[in-house]
Amino acid sequence: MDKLHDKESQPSAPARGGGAGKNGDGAERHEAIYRAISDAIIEHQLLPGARLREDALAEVFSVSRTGIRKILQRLALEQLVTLTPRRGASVTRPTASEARDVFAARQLVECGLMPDVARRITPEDVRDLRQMARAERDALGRSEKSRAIKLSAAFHERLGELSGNAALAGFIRQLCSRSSLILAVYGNTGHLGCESHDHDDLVGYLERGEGTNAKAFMQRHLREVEASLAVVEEQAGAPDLHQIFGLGGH
Amino acid sequence: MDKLHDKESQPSAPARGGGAGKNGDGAERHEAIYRAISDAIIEHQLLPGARLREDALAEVFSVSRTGIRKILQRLALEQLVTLTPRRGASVTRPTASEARDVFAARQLVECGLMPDVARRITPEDVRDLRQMARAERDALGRSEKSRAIKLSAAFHERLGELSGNAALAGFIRQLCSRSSLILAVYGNTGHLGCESHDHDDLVGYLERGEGTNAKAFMQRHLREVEASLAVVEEQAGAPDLHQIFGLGGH
DNA sequence: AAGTGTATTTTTGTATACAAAAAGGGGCGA
DNA sequence: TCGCCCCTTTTTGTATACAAAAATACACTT
Repeated sequence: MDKLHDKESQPSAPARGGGAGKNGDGAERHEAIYRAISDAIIEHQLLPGARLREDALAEVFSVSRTGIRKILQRLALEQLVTLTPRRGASVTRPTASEARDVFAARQLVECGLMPDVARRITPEDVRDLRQMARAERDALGRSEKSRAIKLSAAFHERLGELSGNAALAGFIRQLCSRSSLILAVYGNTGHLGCESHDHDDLVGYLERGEGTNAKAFMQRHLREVEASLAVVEEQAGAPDLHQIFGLGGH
Repeated sequence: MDKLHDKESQPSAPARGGGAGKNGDGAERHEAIYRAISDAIIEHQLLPGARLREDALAEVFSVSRTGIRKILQRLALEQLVTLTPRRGASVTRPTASEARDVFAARQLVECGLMPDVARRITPEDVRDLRQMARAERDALGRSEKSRAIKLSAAFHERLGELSGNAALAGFIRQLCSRSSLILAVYGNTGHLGCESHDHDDLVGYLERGEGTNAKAFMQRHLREVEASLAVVEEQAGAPDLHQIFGLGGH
């Protein structure tokens, strides 16, 4: 999937004067903008419900609305943003049933993949995973919640890639992104995403090729993460009336 | 070409609220166009490799290229069409490894869902499924291959919906669409998609709430479908050199 | 006659302009 | 003073215009 590295060594640095005009040809630029917005959402810099006005984004990234719309549409298909017909784009606020579905899907897919991962994993993969788990633990130790959440998602996504199945890896990637959103809405401040040494322990099982154990562990792990959420049907916590009566009356 | 004839058939009643398009407002119109193209691909009216030029589609559907591009982008994200940077859109030609991945994913997800479906299914659902299975068998009997393929995909998609998990249902929908493409490339003319009475038998298991049996049956069913394919790494049939040396580096 | 380089034509990529709809604000009337 | 309606402003939806790149055709050279 990393075809974007083909032209990384672009010899001619476009010496475009104006500070606004950035370099990089269109496709890569769009990809970068997509990732910037996506990351901001996953890291909870943009919270669910936040409005994403096309003009504002176009100005921030110095492109026209056309490109922004394309990116917004892609994010909408990945369920990270919600596109309301004449109302524009906003960061998706997952419903309780969506949260249930996402975690049920992760239970099925991520657990089902553990045996494959245990069979295919290489020592380098183990090293990478260990490093990711450590970075995540460090972030948690420093109470960098956003960073920890992102790293946790990245860990699970990496596991998906290690399955060797691109279709499933893509699906897992999407599920992990949505999980970040779910955490933003239903997350308990006291109980962060994937806590403790779960990820380290999981790598241990995988390293020893114990697929069945890894699967069971992942099952428990995901169950714990979901149980730590305060998933209530109605958001009684901080219901801003604008959302309910202004926009939500659809 | 005469571009001025875009709206020749437009009754043009700008009386009030000026309907944006002909019938149905913009969003529904786009949805209809999306479905038309999507169906054409799934039914093998548009074969893998077929070019989808924006201008041509825009003229056919009497909309501007803007809307077509949006639809094409969505189809690309669903992997039904491939968007090559300065080359435009074409119906995706699945590779052998993609075919493997898609069927492995279906094995995991569709089979894993059978217990849930068996638990949740209602008599009306059973009736619907039976009817779909019958329509498919009829189409097969009349050698309407395209129609049978589409109905088979619809059957599996319906099963996904019956799981009650929207996230998984969407994923299955995508996998089934891609399976149609795979069938178009690697399908054996003699051995059509889901043959015999498999679907009927499956409904029987589900109706009786035998989730485990349904799961095992689905496993065998998907294995048979995949086994009926002639998945070879290289397409020996019509290897156009443009594909191999021009684009096909991957 | 074959191959290569160039010009034309087609086709995509991007920005901008224009129109419709919704949100917000202010004025008018009761 | 409060409530309702209209007008302005903001924001999205769509089409079109223009530019860049690729495909194609053609001519010229060897």
